[in-house]
Parts: sequence; C-alpha cells; structure tokens
Amino acid sequence: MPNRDVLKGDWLPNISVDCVIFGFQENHLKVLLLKFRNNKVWSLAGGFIGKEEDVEDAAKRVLWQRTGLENIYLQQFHTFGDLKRNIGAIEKHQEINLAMGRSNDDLNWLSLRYISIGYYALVDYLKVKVTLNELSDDSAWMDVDQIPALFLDHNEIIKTGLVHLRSSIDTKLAAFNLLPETFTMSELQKVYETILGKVLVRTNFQRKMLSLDILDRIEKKYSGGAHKAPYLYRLDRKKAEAFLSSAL
Amino acid sequence: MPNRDVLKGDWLPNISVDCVIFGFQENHLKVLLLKFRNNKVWSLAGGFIGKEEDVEDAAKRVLWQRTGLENIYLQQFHTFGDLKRNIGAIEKHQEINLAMGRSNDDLNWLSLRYISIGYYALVDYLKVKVTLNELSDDSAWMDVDQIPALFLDHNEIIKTGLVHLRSSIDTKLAAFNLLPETFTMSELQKVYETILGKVLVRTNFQRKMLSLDILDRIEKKYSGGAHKAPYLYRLDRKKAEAFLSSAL
DNA sequence: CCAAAAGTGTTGCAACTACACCCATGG
DNA sequence: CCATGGGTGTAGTTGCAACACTTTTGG
Repeated sequence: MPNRDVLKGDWLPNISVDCVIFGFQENHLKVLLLKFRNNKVWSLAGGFIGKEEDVEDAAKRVLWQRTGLENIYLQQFHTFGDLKRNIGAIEKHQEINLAMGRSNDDLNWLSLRYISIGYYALVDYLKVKVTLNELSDDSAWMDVDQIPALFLDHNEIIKTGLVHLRSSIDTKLAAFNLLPETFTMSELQKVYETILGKVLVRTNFQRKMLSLDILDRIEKKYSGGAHKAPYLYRLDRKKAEAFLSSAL
Repeated sequence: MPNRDVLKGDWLPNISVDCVIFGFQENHLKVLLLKFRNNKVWSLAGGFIGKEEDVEDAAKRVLWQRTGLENIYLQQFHTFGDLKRNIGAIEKHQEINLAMGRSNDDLNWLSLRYISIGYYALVDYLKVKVTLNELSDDSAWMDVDQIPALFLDHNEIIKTGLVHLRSSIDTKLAAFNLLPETFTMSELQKVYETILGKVLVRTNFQRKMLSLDILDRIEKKYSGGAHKAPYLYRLDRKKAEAFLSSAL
C-alpha cells in the first residue's frame, strides 16, 4: 500500500478526494471527522491523488489510511468544483498553518484551488481503528445531524453524500454495510430509520426484509438478556448478489 | 464569455470536462459528437477548466462553445479517473498529433493523464448551431445505440450518462428539455420511450402526463396533416416548478 | 405469569397495467 | 364514411401502510 506522506508525495495538483465515512453507533448515523492539529477546525478524511493512481484507488487508500479497513462499500457521488468552496477558509488556513509552525507563504498548498471528488464509505464502526496523520491530532464520530461548521464546504459534502446514500438504500442494500456480520432485525430497522430519517412500522419492515430473500437467520441467539432473545441475521452474499443483479 | 483558445488558456492541469450532449431527432435519441481534424476518431465535446473558473461554468462554457446554447439543462453525473481510461489512446494521439502537424513530444498535452468530470446536457437539437474548434473538422448527431468506438473511454461516459438520465426522467422532468417549446403528446411519448428503452401504452401515458398538471394545451393545432391534427402542448414553467419542489 | 421478540392476517389506499370503448375532426 | 388523434372507464395487480392479533421464549 502507498506512501502516507501527503507533503512529499508525487500528487496531481488541484485535485483531492474527500471521504464521508459513515458508521452506525448507538442507534445513530455518524460521520468520522478529523481535527486539524492544534486547531479547532474539523474536516472530512481527505487526500490527494497520486500521479499514477486511479481516483478510486486514492479514495480506497484514504479510507484505509484513516480506518485501517479494506474492501469497503465506497461510492463516488459528486465532484465539488466551485471556486467559492474555498471561501471563508483563508482565515482557517492561516490558523492551521501557524499552528503547524509553518509560514503562510511557505505552505500555501492548502490555499490552492482544489476540486474535490466526493466519496462516501459505509463501515462497521467497531472495526475502525483510526490513524491520525500529521495534519490532525484528534478524531471523532459525530452524529450526522449534530455536525459543527467544518473545513471548506465539507458540511455540504456530507449533506450531499447523505442524500445519495438515502436514494441507494433499497436498490443497493447499502444499509447492511453499516452493521457487523450478524445483527438483529431491530438493529437493521434502526439503520434504515436513521438513514431515511423516519420511523418505520416494525411488522411491515420485517415482512419486507424477509420477503427480499437475502437474509439467513442464525439459530444462535443473544445470550444474557432478560425475556426472549432476538434472533440474529446474516446477509447471505449469494442471495444478495442475486437480488442486486435482478434489480438491474 | 470566455476564451475559446484551448491551447493558450490558463487551465488547470490533469482535469477536463466532458459533455454528453443529448438531442432528440426523428424519434431517436442522439448524442453530439466531434471528429478530430484529419482523423477518423470521434469524441465527446470536452474542454478544460480555467484556473479561476467553476467546474460547472467550464461545462456550461464547453456546451456554449460547441452549440451556441445557454441556460441548458446540464447535470454532472460522474467523474472518470482511472489511469487506464487513457489506454489504447496513445496510438490515436499519435495519429491526431501528426494530422495536426505537430510532433508528438512537442504536443504531448493530450497524452497526459486526465481526470474527466462527466456532464450530460439535454438540448433542443433544432436550436443547436455547431461550432467546431481547431481540433475538430466535423460533427454529427449519432443515435445512442449506434455509436462507433470513440476517443478514450467516451463510450463508457455516454453509457453512464444515459443511465443517469434514465433515472431522473420522472423526478426531474428531464425529457421536456429535449423538445421544442411546443410539442405533441406522441412526440413526448416517443422521447420517454427512447430514453427508457421500451414502448409505453399510449392511453396510460397520456393520463399520467396530464395528471401531473404541468402541461398547457395550446389550442392552435398542427396545420397541413391529413385527418385530425394533434394538439400542441407546452410545459408550464410555474406548474413544473411546483411539481419539482413538491416531489422534494 | 410477564415482557420482549417474531411473525401472520386483514383492510384499505394509491399507482400502475392492459384493454375496451367513445368522441373529435379533417378530408 | 374513415383514419388518425384525444380521451375515459374499468378491472386486475402490486406494493405499501396501518393495525389487530397470535406465537415463542427467557426469566
């Protein structure tokens, strides 16, 4: 896997990749954010594109560098290319540069104009081991509807990504990528509810999921809880693929 | 409007914009293609992005430069960033460079690696006045399902664009942008059928369109035809906007 | 027994499909 | 009159939403 050093790499100029990394934690949809070192500015996980690197590989690499994960559900959704996406960032850049012990003219790479290709990733947040880079000194999973003002237009990127996620939840079975290998039906329902932003009727949801014929019920059940334990389900990869290809 | 000279412009390196310009002609969905000068290679209308230019403005400019049209339905749909999108193009580049009287090393800008942001445009093909640039010596509207092997990955770009167009036909009323101001119901139906790639039942289609409450029927009718003349319809902008915003 | 989990049955609505049928109009 | 265009009626289907209800099971 590739060089992690953003500053020394042989990158394409003026282009970057930003990843909206979604995770599901405590019944909430969260986004992984990074905080600039010695600074209060938070941002998405982003990176540059190697001169000999596919754009998609760059996104995979960024995801891998920050989370340690590979083979993740990753979708390109929009490219952000307005000049004004940098507006308001100049002061922030100054803060960041100063905080990093660099002069503003010496390190103006951040102030250059960047066109950013937006990807969203769906991960099992329990599997994520966050690795910070030299630009950041903190990370956090933030609830999608409690996100502070971020670097550049990253708030808009998240919003746009969420819209795309929403529209692909049924056709691409996207929600399952946010859950661990096995899960209960009510956990699955919570994921759907969070992504869609509305509550669903349990019985109808259950019927719909089962009728898709993509789930295996594991006969082993939760241990420990009081009362009846919920069943665990697992996405059947073969059935899921059959479903996805039948939907065209 | 901007400088038309691609070679002298102050452009961002490694990034381009490609426009799939759709038009509707003789009951067929067509794409506007350009032929490289003294060469047999056809390509989409493309261009570069000015250092001080929004990406979307670059797409609008490219569209305007080739068609003379402004205020056109234009949608970004995907960014193509594989290294291998250039594969197979090297020989073509050589042909093109030679044909243009340039040496290959002197003019290797075409052989550079480009990431291309794909847009599709929907135009009334009767309004298009094609203007060639210094790279091309011919243009043509080609039927979407009869397109020859194109420059780079332009075939794939068209295919992907068409998929996106298809999925937005109902929610964004995209089809109307391919027709002139006034049109008959059967013309409209043909547009839908061509984009969706299947035949529709006339009566149901008519009912559906009328029930959207977005059309005005013009009492003036076709002149000249034998038998009863069809009514003309016009998209009512206000009603259409109401529809679009109600759909959310 | 109780409480939580899992699942079925039923009703009604809305949208879409297929198709039969009728009216309008220009020649 | 006929051929084409424009439109309604209606029956069947499907998917979904709402909600009542039953069964299972751990303690």
